[in-house]
Amino acid sequence: MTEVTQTSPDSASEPTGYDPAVVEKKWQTRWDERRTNDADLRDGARPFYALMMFPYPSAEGLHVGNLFAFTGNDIYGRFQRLQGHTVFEPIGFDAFGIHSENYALKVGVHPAELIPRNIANFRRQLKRAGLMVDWPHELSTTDPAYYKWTQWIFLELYKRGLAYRRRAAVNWCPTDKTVLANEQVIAGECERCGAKVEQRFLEQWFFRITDYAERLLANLDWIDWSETTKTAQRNWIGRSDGAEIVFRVMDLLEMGGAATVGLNVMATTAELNAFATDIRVFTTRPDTIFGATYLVLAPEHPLVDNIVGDEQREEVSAYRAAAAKQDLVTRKVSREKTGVFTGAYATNPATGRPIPIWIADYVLMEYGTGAIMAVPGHDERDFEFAKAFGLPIVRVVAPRGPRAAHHPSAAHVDSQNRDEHPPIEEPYIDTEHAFLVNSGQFNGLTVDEGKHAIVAWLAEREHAKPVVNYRLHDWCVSRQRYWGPPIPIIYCDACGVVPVPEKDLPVLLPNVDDFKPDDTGISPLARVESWYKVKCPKCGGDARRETDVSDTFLDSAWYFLRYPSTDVERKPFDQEMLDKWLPVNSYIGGNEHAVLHLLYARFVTMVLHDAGHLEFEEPFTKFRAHGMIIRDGAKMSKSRGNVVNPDEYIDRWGADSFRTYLMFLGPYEEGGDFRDQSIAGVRRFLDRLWVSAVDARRDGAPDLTVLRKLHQTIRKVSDDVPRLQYNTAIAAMMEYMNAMRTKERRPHVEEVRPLVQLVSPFAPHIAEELWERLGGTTSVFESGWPTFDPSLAAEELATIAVQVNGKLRGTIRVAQGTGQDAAVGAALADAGIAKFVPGVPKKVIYVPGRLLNLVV
RNA sequence: GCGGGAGUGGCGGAACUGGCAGACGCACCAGACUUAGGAUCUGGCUCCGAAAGGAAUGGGGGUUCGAGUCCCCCCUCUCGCACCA
Repeated sequence: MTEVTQTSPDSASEPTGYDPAVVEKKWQTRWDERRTNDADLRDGARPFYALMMFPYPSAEGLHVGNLFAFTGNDIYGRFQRLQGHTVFEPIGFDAFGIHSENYALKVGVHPAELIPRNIANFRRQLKRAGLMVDWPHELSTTDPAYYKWTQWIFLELYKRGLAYRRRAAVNWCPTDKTVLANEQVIAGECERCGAKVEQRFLEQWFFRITDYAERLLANLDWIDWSETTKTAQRNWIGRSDGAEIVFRVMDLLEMGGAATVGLNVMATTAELNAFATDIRVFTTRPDTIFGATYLVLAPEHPLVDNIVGDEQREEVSAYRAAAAKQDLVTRKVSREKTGVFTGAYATNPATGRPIPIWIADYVLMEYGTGAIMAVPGHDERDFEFAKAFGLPIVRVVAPRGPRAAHHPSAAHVDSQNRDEHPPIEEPYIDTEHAFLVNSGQFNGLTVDEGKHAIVAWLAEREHAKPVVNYRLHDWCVSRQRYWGPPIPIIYCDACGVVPVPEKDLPVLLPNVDDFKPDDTGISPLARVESWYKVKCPKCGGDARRETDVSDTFLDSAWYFLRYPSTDVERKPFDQEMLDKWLPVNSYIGGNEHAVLHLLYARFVTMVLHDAGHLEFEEPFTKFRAHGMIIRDGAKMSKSRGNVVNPDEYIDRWGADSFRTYLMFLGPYEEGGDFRDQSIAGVRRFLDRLWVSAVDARRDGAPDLTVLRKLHQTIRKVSDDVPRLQYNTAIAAMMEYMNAMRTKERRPHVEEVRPLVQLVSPFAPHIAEELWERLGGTTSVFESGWPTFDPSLAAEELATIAVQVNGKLRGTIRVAQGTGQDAAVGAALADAGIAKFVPGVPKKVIYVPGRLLNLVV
C-alpha cells in the first residue's frame, strides 16, 4: 500500500513516477476504511453544510456538467474543512419523475428496476471523482422511507388550507391520448407523434404559493444569493403595482333585461348588480384612463354570457370555443390580434362616455381580473388591436417640453374631431419624460402624479382601489402519471375529500407492469382497482384513492431537510439535527433551477416554518449559481456528438487532473469551454508537484524569494477559493510552481508542503499521498489551512510604472514607501524616461507603489 | 418584445475600489538532453516596424493626468420569459 512509487519506477511513459490510477485507488479505499469523509453529525464542531443539487440518475451516467457542479461544491467543502469546520457533504438521487418514466417506457424496463441500476452507476462514478461525500446519508426520493414524508408535507399544506383542488387545463395529445408535460410540447405539437396538442380540463391539486408571493419577494432583499438568481426570481414572481377600476355596463335593461343577458332567474338583485353590471379591470396605468376607448375580456371570462348581445351571441360562442381548444404552450407574440365585439358597452368612469366591450385572447384569464381597459394610445398590444378593428385611439400622455402644447400628439382627439388631426402612428410608451393631456383636471401632471391622483379621485366614488398583482401562479402538483409519490388523499361519497391519516403513510406506489399512460386521460393508477378501492378512513364506507401522483419538484423541495436525519424513521427530520445543521450554509447549483426548484424549496420551507416545524424560513443562507460547460464552443448534446464522458477522461488523466482542469477552464460562476488538449497543462502541473515533493531537499533553508512568493500565493488562494474563483487560484499555484521549481533548483520541503495543502481541495488524492510522503501522519484534510505572513507576502521593492502624458515610458524600482520627490528623481535619472521630459513637469500624479505620471 | 449575462492574442481566459492590458494554461516556433520523443527542460510567442517607436480590449462619441474598467449612442452573441395589462 505504501510502496506506490515502486509500482511503476521504470515505466517509460511515467518518468515522474506519478500514477494517478494507483494513488486514487489507494486513497479512495483508505477514505472508505477510515470513514474520512463521514461527518460526525451529532458531535462535530463548527458544522458546515455544503449542499449540491442532487442529480437525476439518468441511464447515460454522470454528465460532466454534474461533475463540474459537484467538484466546485467539493472544493468549497474541503476548504471549509481545512479551516476547521465539520463539513457535511451529502448526496442523493432525484429519481422520480417523467424522465425516468419515459426512458423506462422506451427501453421497456420497469423504472423500479432501472433506477437502482442507474444509481449504482452514479455512485461508482461519484466515488471515483474523489468527492468528499457522506455516503451513509445518501437518499433517493423513490424510497418509501423518503416519500412517506413527501406525502406528509402534502398533508401539512392541506391542513393549512394551502392545497386545494380545481379544474385546470392540461396538455392533451389527441393521437397518443395522453397528458403531456409542457416540455413534451414542441411548438404546439406532441413531441412524439407531432399531433397538434389540445387542452383538456381535469380536477387537479394546487398549492397556494401565491399566498407567499410577497414574502418570497421580500426575503430576496436579505438572502446571500447570486444576483442573477435573485433577479430571475423577482421576474418570475413579477409584482405589479396598479389599480383595479370598475366599469359599469350600460343599458342593460334596454338590451332585453335579465332573460336576454342570460342571468339565472334565481339570481338575486344583489347578484345581478354585482355580477352583471360591473366589470373590474386591472391596470398599472390608471393615469391613462381618459384614453381607455374600449374594454377587453378574456374569452373564458364568466361575465361574457351575461353581457353578450343577441346579434353577437353566435360569433362570440364560436370565438370562445376556438380559444378553448388552443394548446397551453403556444401563445405566440407575433400572432395577429383577434377578437369579437360583445354588443355591450360600458361607461368610462373618467370621461362618462360609452366604450365598447370586446373579447380577445390576448387578455389572459389567469392574470389580474381577466379583463382590461384598453388604452391604444399608450400600449402596444391595445394599439395593434385598435388598428386591426378600427377602434378609436386617443393620446392622453405626451412628451414634456416647450412645444408640447403644439405637439400633434398633445392635441385633443376624441370621437367627434379625430379626423381633423394626423392619425396616431404608434403608441407612446415613455413614462419618464411625459405628462398628462386630454385628461380634464389632471392635465399637466406627470405620469406618477397622475396615477395617484386619478386613483384617489375614482376611489372617492368607489370606482377604483390600489391593487398589487403577481405573475406567479399557484403550483399545480398533480401529475397524471405513474412514477411518483401517490397524492395521499381519499375520496369518499359520504365524507368528500379525506386526507390519508399520518399513521397510514406512506401510501405505497403499487408495483404494476402496465404503467403506460392510456386513452382514459387519467393516471395509470386509475386502472389498478385493487389499489385505489379503499375504505374511507373516516366512515369506513367505500371510497377511492386519488390516482394522480405529485410533481417531482415536491420531492426536491425538501430533500436537504432530510439528509441529516436519513436514519430517523418516525419523523421527517430530527430536531437536534435541524438545530445543528440547518439552514444550509452553502448551496451550489445550476441557474436552470433559478426559479422552479429554488422557489418551491423556499416556499415549502416557509410553510413548514409557519406550521412550527422549522425555526428558519429561508432554507439556503448562501446560494451560488455555477456556469455551464460547453465543448469546442457549442452546447454538449448527443446529436452533436460532443458529450464528455467523465470516465474516459478519468481513465486517461486521473480524477485529480480532471477535477482541477474543470475548475481551471473558466470562471466557475460563468462556466467555460472544455478543450481536450488543455487538460494536459493541469496534468503537467500535478506531475511537477509530484516530483517537487518526492525530490524535495530537507537540508539547508528555504529560499527567501521563494518564500515571499509562497506567502503571496497562500494569500491569493485563500482569497479566491471562498469566492469560487477557482481558475485564478489554480493559476496562482501554477505561478508559484514556476518560481519554486526550475531546472537549476530543487525545492525545499518547506516550500512544497504548504503547496500540497493549497492543492488538496482541488486534487485530494495526490495531496493525501504527498502529504503522507512529506511526513504527515493524519489526512491532509485534518492538517489545517496554511496561513500567510503579511510581512513576508509584501514585496521589498515596489515596481512603479512611469508615464509621461499618460503614456508608459518605463518602470522604476524603488523602496516601499518612497515619496513623490524621490520617485520623480529616480524616474528622471532613467535616460529612457528622461528623454520624453523636456523640462520641469507641469504636473505630477503619484500613486505610491503603483504609478507615476509626469504631465509635460 | 421584456429581462439577465457577455464581446480582450491562433484558442480557453487574467487584470483589486479607473493606475504597467494579455497573468496562468493550450497550441505553435526555436534550442538542449536523447536511439527515439506525443516525455522532460530552456527560451520565444498581440499586431505593424530592422530599430526608435506606433497601434490595439466589438464600433462611435464623452469624462479624466490616465479608461478593458465610468457615462451616452450603436452592433453582435448568448441564456431566461413569452401578449402578465
